[in-house]
Amino acid sequence: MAWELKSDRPIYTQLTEQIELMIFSGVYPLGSKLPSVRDMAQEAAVNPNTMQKALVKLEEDSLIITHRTSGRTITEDARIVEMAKTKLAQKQILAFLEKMQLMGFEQKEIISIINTMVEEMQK
Amino acid sequence: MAWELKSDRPIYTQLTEQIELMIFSGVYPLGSKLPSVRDMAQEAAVNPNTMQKALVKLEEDSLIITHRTSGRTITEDARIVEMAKTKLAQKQILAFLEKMQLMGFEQKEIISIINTMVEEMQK
DNA sequence: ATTATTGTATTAAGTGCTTAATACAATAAT
DNA sequence: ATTATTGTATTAAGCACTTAATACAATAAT
Repeated sequence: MAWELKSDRPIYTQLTEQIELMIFSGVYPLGSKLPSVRDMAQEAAVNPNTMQKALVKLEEDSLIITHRTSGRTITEDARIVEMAKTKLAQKQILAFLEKMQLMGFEQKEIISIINTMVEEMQK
Repeated sequence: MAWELKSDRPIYTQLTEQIELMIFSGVYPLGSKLPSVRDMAQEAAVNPNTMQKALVKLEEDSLIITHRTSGRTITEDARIVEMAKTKLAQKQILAFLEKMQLMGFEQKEIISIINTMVEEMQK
């Protein structure tokens, strides 16, 4: 895993987001076991407390389940993951479109730019 | 102006971004005068020091020009604004597409979702 | 000439984030 | 039975961000 941690906002927030993405994309499959807090912290070159803080949010969202002495696992419930994924996607798209509109781009313009960039990414 | 200031990242960063958007969209036209630091700070319900900090970044990017005792103005150079706008747009799009891909969406899927949402926004 | 306004700088205080160093209880592993 | 591993909690320190309260020099406005 390539952790991308910038200093322009809290690290634990970024960790939460990136772990969430790994759950959505199946890097951590349903029901699979997460590494220990200490191991994940070391992997991300971060203090255990910070990683702990990052994981709490995912528990609140029921994406992961904590077993006091045997670690954490990803939820077995596919619906929970799917719903969270859809919710995040819509949030992303909305935020993106709003920002582009604030910049002064027309809607048709936005779509055409995206089409162009997607084509470029496929190369 | 409706300032949207959240507590999940530095306020001065958010101010910089939002003022930049106002320049891009023409809320502050080329060559126009910005309100004083104190006035802008009050408008955004923020400390003058924080607004000051937000403006420094825009000066570094040559989007605004500071006149020591008569305030600040937007650059007269349309190219500077246009280039910054294009640069930000590409950055936004790239970040968006990357995140959607990390979530596991296919490229065709992304385009179709966007088309749907843009149509909805037009209503 | 006087006053008001401009950007800028400084200091002190409070807050949240991050790290480091520990420690504890529960339980899995041996 | 003993040891190792688990999540969790605490304390102290350093740091950046934010606010509040001032202050200053330059110059625009009167």
